Amino acid sequence: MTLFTEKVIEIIQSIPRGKVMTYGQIAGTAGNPRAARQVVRVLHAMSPKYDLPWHRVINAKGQIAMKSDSAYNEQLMRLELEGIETDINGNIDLTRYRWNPEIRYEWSNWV
DNA sequence: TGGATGACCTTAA
DNA sequence: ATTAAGGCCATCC
Repeated sequence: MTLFTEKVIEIIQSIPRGKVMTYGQIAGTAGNPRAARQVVRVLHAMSPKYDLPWHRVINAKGQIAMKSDSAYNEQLMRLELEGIETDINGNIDLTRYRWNPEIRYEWSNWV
């Protein structure tokens, strides 16, 4: 377990209900803006172990990035249960649902 | 065009 | 065999 992973896990767990974060945002908050892929990795491989709200993590386009349709629909459903509005294509209004964590390690690329 | 983004794949312990 | 860390470039806007 490395520091990045711990940070990523911590950040993901800090996402409140009804809010979402993007991969790049999490990676940047964790201190490595280039490690977006690793966020993906952590999500995919460690979510069940660390009880991470993986469904609150989406890509920067405001969409669910799931590969499989079944998991996609599941995530979509969970997001709706949390009160996050999604359109027919699964687009989420990041402007309203993006979560800004208090803990910013380094980040200078968000609006 | 250029820049940001990424739900993987591979290697190490 | 399983679990965790790390990466660099193709893709989309």
